[in-house]
Amino acid sequence: MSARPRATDVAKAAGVSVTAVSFVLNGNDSGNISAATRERVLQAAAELGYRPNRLAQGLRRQRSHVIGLVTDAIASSPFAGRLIAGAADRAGGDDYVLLVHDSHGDPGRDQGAVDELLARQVDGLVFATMGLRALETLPITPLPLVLANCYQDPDTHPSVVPDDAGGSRIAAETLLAAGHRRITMLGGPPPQGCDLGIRAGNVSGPVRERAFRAATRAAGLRSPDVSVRTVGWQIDDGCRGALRVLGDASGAALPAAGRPTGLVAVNDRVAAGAMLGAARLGLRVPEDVSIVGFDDQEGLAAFLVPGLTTLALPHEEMGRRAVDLLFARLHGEKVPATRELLPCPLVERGTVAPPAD
Amino acid sequence: MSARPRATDVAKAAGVSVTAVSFVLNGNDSGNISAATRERVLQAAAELGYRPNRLAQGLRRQRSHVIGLVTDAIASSPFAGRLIAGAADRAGGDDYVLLVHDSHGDPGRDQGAVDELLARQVDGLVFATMGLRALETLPITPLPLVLANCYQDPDTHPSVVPDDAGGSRIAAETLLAAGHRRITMLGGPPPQGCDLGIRAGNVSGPVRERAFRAATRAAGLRSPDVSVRTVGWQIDDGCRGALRVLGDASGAALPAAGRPTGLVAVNDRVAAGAMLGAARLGLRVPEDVSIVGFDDQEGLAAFLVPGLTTLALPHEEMGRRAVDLLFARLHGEKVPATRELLPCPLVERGTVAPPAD
DNA sequence: TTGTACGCGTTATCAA
DNA sequence: TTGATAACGCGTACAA
Repeated sequence: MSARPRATDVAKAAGVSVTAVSFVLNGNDSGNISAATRERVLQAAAELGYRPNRLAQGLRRQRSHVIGLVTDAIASSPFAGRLIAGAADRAGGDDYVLLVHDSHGDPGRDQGAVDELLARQVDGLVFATMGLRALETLPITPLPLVLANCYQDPDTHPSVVPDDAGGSRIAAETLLAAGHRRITMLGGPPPQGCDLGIRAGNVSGPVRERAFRAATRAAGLRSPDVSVRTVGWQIDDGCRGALRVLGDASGAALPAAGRPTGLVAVNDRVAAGAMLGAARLGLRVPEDVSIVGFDDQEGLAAFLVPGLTTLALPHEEMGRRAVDLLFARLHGEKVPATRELLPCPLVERGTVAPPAD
Repeated sequence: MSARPRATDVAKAAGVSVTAVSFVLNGNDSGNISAATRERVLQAAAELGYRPNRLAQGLRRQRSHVIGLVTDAIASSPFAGRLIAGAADRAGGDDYVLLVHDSHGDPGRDQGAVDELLARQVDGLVFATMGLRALETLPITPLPLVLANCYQDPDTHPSVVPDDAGGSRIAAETLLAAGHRRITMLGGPPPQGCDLGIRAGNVSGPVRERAFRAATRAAGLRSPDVSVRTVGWQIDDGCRGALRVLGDASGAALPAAGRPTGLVAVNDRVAAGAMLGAARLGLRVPEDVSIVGFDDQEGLAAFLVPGLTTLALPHEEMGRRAVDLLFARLHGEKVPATRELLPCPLVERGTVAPPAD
């Protein structure tokens, strides 16, 4: 009992050579091994509970079956888990496993992390950020590398990022399809600040805004029925924005015909704030005003009342797809260094309804 | 250029034997190696950028310098990242690295995950859940195992869990210290349901409630000045609870002397709901009513307006401490199979102020 | 003080 | 069809 059985032990138990064991267990027994030996090996392995030592296997095969995931801020994002989970899940499907390294947002530590992973003989690397980012620099490595939720401009590696524009278009179209004709977007301000959450929004903000304008214009809507109000990224920004857009200076709601019936928020926090602002004006959601958020932020969107209809950021899918691309490269396929856009699925909850009139 | 240099290459470059290289690099050169050779080795290693192959090292030393982290639900918790980050950070400090495995909440997959990690020769295991849980069963393994955010009753392994009772006491004392004398707790209902988030609350709910009662009683407060209202775990539960506790049947606020001046919520979502309810009654936070939450939920507590004063769940610290305990065991120390309570620090934001009168 | 040789557990080559 | 045996890269007992 006790110590892990080695291939030798299996061979001994089955009364065959280690070569036979290796052949059988690795499926290289095409015409080489007799059915009887095959059976004996399988049985012995099962009885002993034999599992090959992955370290030795990796050493010999020059392939560790480990992929390294280095990220800038596992800790400080409500989204962190999803990307990692997606990557881990996809990796596990191919008998790969994930080695995670957190650089705490310090680019200097990225290189160290990568070096450590190299020493561990990882077969490939995923570099992920927790907010969508355009990267200035990247750690250097001879290994296949895929970027998740970030990219370089111009592109130097394959990368997967959310289709912000597509999501924003869907947000607008959702409202349009429900019959809304007066729609305002509560947008984020232009780039500034250095907090991770803010930076994340900064990249997405202008993209989401442009797509919103395009979608409403394509539907034949024009100013002033459609407009964009720049507010901010936080809950109170959304609240103030809603107050300004839906109410007058005295804090009363505008007459129904004079205010938008639908609101597109640049993220879920702003949407939550807008719901608060609407309530303060005595307006009901979604009866008096419909609201669509963006991000499907965990612990927020689903817990609002009513639940917030929003566009989900495909974090899990990004992790999954990044590993996908990595495997493709590992299998020798040529993967172009391009940005792959992943759709942001609409999560329908309770904040969209047809306009009153 | 190209291929990773091996110890042999360093030896060749320095004009010495591999033994010398190994001795120098592992610090075993006490009196064995001449200062001159020592220098040559170090220089050659630096020039080649030599890093030992961890796979081979692990194979030889029978110690992989990897610790396995298996978790029930990386994906579906806003807290997931923090625990992993803490563990990864602590591990990295000792040149260890983290192998993460997600069982997706399926206990059947736990054993598979552990087996896979065993095959990878991990030196120890951390089993973490994303909501506080009492575990029925645990995967079996001969390796040192530490539990994070969960435990078995009676204890079978060392574990680290949040000090819910202590946190709840601090919540009450914070309000007491600010001068509040009429305090109501908005609590969660008794155990039921099977959603992870709910189950998490279930274990903590009664504990937090008991500690709240004890702390207020110790301060000399009695019913009806102090009471506990069972509402639920979600935002709208908190909203309804606040409406009932602070207002009358007609939806108007109770007179100042007839309502509590301080509210303790069983979690941040309920606290957020309570803030909403208070606003609906025309009550200002914290001027008219102070509120303390629990969890410091990412993406919620910090983004409310005003920011929610709350007790943080020590997720990062749990990850860190779990690895700490694991290292102690790895170093041969005897670690008792007991539950270690980690303090929930108070995060002071803007929802607590002295009562009006 | 330095170098040689062996073992960690696996896979793969090659001769039997 | 099978069975020795060499390698993967490193650490160390032991001989020089």
